[in-house]
Amino acid sequence: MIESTAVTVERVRQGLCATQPLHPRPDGQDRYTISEVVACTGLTAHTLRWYERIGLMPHVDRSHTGQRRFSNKDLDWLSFVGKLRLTGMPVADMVRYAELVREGAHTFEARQELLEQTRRDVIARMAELQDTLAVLDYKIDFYADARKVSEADARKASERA
Amino acid sequence: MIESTAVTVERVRQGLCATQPLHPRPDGQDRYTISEVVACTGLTAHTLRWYERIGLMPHVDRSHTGQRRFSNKDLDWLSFVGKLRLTGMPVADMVRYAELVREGAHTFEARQELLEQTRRDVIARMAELQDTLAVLDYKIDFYADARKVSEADARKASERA
DNA sequence: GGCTTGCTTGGAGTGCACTCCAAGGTCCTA
DNA sequence: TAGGACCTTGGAGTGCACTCCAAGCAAGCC
Repeated sequence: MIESTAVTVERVRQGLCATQPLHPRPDGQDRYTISEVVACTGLTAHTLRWYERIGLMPHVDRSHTGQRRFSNKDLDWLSFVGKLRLTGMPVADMVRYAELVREGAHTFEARQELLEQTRRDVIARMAELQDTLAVLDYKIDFYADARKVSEADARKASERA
Repeated sequence: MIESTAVTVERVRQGLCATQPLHPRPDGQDRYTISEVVACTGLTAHTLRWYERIGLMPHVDRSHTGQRRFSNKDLDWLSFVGKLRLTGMPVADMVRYAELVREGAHTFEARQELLEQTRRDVIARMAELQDTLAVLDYKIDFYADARKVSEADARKASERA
């Protein structure tokens, strides 16, 4: 939590993504270094390189000396991957989806199915959470009541004294 | 998903928990073996022993030969722990809660705070999931439309032929 | 009594998603 | 042209939540 707050502050400081339009550079001049993408996505450089290695990123363009230069398209993809991650989808399934994207338009049906399954999982997870909320509220109320009662007892005792 | 379905089937077959009242035995005769608890909770025996080792279970009663005998109270606790697990709470925090319970009634305030923080986390997580749902639906619609268009094209082409 | 199935323990192993390291090359500013 | 910040790689390490193993008792049935 502390770290993600730090990241948010960092984003605001850099004037990227959080307070500005996501892609401040026009297509063609959109060649972001890895540290710019770190500041903008909140992912670490390690994680960005790891995503590329396991096939979760399409191969990122390189400078003449071999350093990564991310494009607006790459940022869009990372943003979508971030959403998939929030659904709780395993990384292996995200890689599968990335493979389907690479294979072209004839995989539309498979991709749709994968997303629909994910959608069902999200709905189920939300129902689970709703369920836990009822239990949590029940217990919270119990503790709140119990404390009120014990405070009242203490007050009465001090009045009697 | 396949495994959890199998567990559900097992529960129904055993006539425990899923289709019957949670505690089929009256207090005093409630001395369940570990395998009965496995069938009823869906946890593995390994996990039950591990929970006890790390202090997430109060010490469970034993038979004269040292085998575990779980009580209705233990099942209630496991059921609540299951809810906490569904919230996504880390095991270390659940252990902290269990310690507070062991310390007695003067920890009511701390327990309430812990559950309220958990409640806030659950609400935040649900908002995240709701957010991903919008993206998922957008993409699913995109694929559905794209496929409809390509089917229509194919039909027109075959009519022309 | 023999057989199968179940339970015990400490400690080691697994899978996931990162996370870090060492050693070296690159970029930018003064 | 010197210094410091930034980038590269493969491979090893981390933290979490289990998950499994070996070796040995224990319980129930024929």
